[in-house]
Amino acid sequence: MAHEMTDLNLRQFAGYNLKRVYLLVHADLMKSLEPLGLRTMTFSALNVVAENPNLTQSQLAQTLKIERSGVVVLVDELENTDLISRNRVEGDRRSYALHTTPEGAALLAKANQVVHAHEDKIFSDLSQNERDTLRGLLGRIDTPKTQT
Amino acid sequence: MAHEMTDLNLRQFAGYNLKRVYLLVHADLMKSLEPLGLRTMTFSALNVVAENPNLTQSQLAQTLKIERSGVVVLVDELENTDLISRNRVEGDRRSYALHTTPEGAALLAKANQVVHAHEDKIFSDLSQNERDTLRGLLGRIDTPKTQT
DNA sequence: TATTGTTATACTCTATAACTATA
DNA sequence: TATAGTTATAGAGTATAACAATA
Repeated sequence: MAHEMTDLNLRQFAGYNLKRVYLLVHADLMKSLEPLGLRTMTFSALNVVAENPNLTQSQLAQTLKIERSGVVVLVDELENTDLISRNRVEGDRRSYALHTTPEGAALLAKANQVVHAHEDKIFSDLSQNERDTLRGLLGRIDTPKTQT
Repeated sequence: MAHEMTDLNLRQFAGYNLKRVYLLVHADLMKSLEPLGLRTMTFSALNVVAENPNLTQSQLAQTLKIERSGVVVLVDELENTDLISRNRVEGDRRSYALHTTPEGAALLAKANQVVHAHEDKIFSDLSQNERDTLRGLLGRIDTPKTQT
């Protein structure tokens, strides 16, 4: 076997490290959620619906920063597994009010625990303090600018 | 317009912030590299080839953590634009020794500047110190375990 | 038998655009 | 005219598996 090759020049870029870690985290998160029948995006969607009862699909799209067409698939999946439901809105028959079912809320509680355990594992090389720092720094970069 | 919806529960997870920031960074990086005729992965590949002259495609795959079949496409693209070249290796006619052309080295120098400017912009809400902290924390999570 | 590079294929994720029904 | 949801489609990006040449 030849020498180990290096990526030192790329390592100076935060973005390169960011991508490597993201892929690592995403792969492990996927495996962690799989036993619950969730994917990373259905987990996120379920989370946002639980936090914002009766939001519409368009609002969910905006919050998750994805297109409305993508939300349809997520909501379909969550509705087919009885985790959330689409409810008609009085006054506007175009949109749905989404909310979690009792099963959805119960599964979400479990999923949140699973994801916490996943992060404990994947970030185990960092102290709790460092993890908070990381989360804080990342949160400041992706600041949702308030729309007018 | 209705109230702003929240993703506060997801925000407690480092992974969620990580993904949001990664998508943000990646989209801007792509736009930044486009005028140079590079994609994020060809930029990375060019970088690693320049840093490790005469490495093989398999070694490049290992360094970038992608499959060998994916490297073929990247190297094809870089070779077709005369940025790197595949050279036969004496002693093993299965593999190629990759190295940058003068044009490749020149373009890489320009690209590195572009990417620095891109990061200055995208991470402008962080101080230089905080950016270093971020990069350091990320680097510690994705630690390439030394293979036996 | 194992490895390098290659090809063909498929899969996931997501965006775009066109459509419908409502407003 | 504009908006919510939907559908169909296409494009990245990447992985898997099978193959030829070479070791």
